[in-house]
Amino acid sequence: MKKDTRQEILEAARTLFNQYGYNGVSLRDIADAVGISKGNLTYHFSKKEDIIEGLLNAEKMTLPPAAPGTIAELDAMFIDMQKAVESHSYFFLHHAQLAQVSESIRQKQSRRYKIIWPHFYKSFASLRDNGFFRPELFPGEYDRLVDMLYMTMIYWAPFSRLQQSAAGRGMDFRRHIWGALYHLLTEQGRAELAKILTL
Amino acid sequence: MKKDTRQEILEAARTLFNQYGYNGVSLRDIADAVGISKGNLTYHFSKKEDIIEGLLNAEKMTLPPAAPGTIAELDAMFIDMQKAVESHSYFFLHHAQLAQVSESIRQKQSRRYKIIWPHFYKSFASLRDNGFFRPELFPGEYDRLVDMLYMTMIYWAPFSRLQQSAAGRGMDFRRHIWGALYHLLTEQGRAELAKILTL
DNA sequence: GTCTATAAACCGATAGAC
DNA sequence: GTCTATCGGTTTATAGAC
Repeated sequence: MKKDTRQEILEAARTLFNQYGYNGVSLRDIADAVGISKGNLTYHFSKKEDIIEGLLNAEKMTLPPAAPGTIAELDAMFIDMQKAVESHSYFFLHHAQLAQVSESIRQKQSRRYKIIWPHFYKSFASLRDNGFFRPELFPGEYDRLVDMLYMTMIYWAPFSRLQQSAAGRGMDFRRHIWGALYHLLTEQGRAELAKILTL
Repeated sequence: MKKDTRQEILEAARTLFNQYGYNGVSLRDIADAVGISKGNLTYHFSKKEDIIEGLLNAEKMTLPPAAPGTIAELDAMFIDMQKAVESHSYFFLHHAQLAQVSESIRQKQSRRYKIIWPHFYKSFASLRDNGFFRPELFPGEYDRLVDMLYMTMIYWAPFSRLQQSAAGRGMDFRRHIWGALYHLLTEQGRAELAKILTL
């Protein structure tokens, strides 16, 4: 088994960034976590910025091949997204902080939005065509709701912390988002949702 | 005219934090912006953390005395909120980052949530009683929608930047939020909204 | 590839003169 | 109140031996 130091560095960095944010982690922290010297670290990544770039490049965006067309499929996508957000919270939790690190990172964030947004939108249209979602009440309603969904996805982690410390109990991402989208569901859609989730 | 150095420091710090975030601004940056020495700065604020605390304490939370009971009143509250987000973007743009600075700040954020949340909730109930909002589709629907509203409020700033750079155009906070709440409106509510805003 | 050593800069915070 | 000077620590990044 070959030790891939570069990979170990990326993994350790991801864990640390998840917890403390980009600015809160030093190169020494990362080197210590991997168990290598600081000099060795900069042999693999000459600049700190390169580490987070490498992290973002290594991460493959896992999107279902086709936009979800049933309630269960969309729900499965929510579950996947929640997992992705948890394991890559460095990216989501410190979204604004990260955007300032470099122009390249800011562009990656925008690109992600550009890719995921239409996927959600197509899913909404598909669910409507399949009779699970009601039509738009006005032109552009789906646009707002997809934005709302994306926003909930990326900021759920810090928000739920706020919620938890204030109200004493946290709300589950999945239940929250289905609750906020419930008005979109037709009778048929509600029946499907009831099979997999009780609000 | 008496120079209030303490006040000048707070203003300069607010401007810098707005732009670069708490971690991205050093005491030297602030001192230079005010035109005083670093030593003088720490005479007024012995720790960096004290500066942001002073900033948060100076800001008075402007809430209407009674929860909005009409569409126009709620809309006015949205406009106020949008202004607050713009002028205190240091707080909103780096909301998640700020929570990690100190326990005291995290508590302030939670307290704000605890105060504003019921205000929104009462407003929703009042608008329902007045015939502008439809009743809940299931118990707890208003809870989710108020959370969605609060989330939009605090994370609108970073999200709209993402949107802007990705889609080339920014969406107005007020139009976004009314679009996402449109399904709540009764016929009467829609007529009221049409008087002040076209979606 | 990995290490030690260190440069060069910056950080927050303090001491003390005026 | 405001300043200069500086401490002690940390940061990113580089140089060079092995």
